[in-house]
Amino acid sequence: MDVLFMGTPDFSVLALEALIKEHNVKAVITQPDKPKGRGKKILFTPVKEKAIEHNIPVYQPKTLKDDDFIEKLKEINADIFVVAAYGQLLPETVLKMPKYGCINIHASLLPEYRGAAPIQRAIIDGKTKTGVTIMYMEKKLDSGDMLLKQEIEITPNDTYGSLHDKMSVVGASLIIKTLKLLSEGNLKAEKQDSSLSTYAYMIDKETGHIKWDKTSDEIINLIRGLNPSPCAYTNYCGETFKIYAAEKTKTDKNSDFGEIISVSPKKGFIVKTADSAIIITQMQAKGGKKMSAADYLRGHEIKEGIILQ
RNA sequence: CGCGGAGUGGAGCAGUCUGGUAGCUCGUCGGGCUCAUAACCCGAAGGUCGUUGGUUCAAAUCCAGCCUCCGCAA
Repeated sequence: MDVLFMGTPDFSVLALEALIKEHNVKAVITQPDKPKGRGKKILFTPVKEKAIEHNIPVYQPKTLKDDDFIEKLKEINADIFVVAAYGQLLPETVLKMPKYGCINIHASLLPEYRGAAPIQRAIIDGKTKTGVTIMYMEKKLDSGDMLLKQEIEITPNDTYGSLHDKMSVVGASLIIKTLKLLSEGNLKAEKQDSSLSTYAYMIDKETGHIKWDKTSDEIINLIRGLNPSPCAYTNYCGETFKIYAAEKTKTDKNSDFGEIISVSPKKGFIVKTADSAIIITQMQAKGGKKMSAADYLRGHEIKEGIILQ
């Protein structure tokens, strides 16, 4: 099929690669380049990098509601638009344009976790199962009819990073399967039961701020769901500690929530939570690199009795 | 030109302001103690102090450039 691909971050790249291999990707749409990171350098989006590598034309409109650009889209004349984490809503004129419609790769089992951060939210909520859904796009966000689904198990060791990578692989294989079935006419769409829908709210800075009056499980899930980025964090004597990993442990002490109840130089430091305690095992302090808490403790002092905030 | 921090034995840090034979905690290796140990005691190895140049009798330390890494902000 003649495909137009729309996507932006790393999550989209494997799908794009698979499509390039199996189909004719006529053009790629991605978000405009913006000054990013330290030093405000202009960086290409991961999808743009991949497209350039394969000599595929790249378009980066500020908005899709521009008449000139819509003309451009018509000229490309693709059979289908495949969208994976593009980052903009598509106007109705665009949704109606291609013969086979606009289909989206979404990182959840819809109708659960519609929205911007389905991978992170599934882990933060302590789910043990999630998946990838391929569906038609409609005007309302992530509410279109579903074509294919594949479940993915969330293991206790999964983090946002590891799950993201698994999803990305599944998404790529699923989109290829979808296109094959669609072109053969062997796929029927299934409506979403909107009464069961949930929304995966965007992750902002405050989401990562650890609230120590939560349970050990809730806190560890938050840490997993935000690792490696943007990371859960807490405050030690005015300094921010990013927390990358922690394990459940037990305590008899009746300390305040967030109090450092003991420091074990070999493993890390133990912090009181609502129901018990957790031991911080991987962290990053201001200006430093990510390291094990044991490494950190070799060169820094952590005082027992301090309350993390 | 967005703001800022950092590069010192295998790991994490101190020392830099006030130049003068490189230190701490841990790890590693050897030995000892012990029923035993991740515990304790004794000893050892291991560093051109990111890089280039400058100042100086003398530079980890002062000055200039470069490389790399990281935090914030976007």
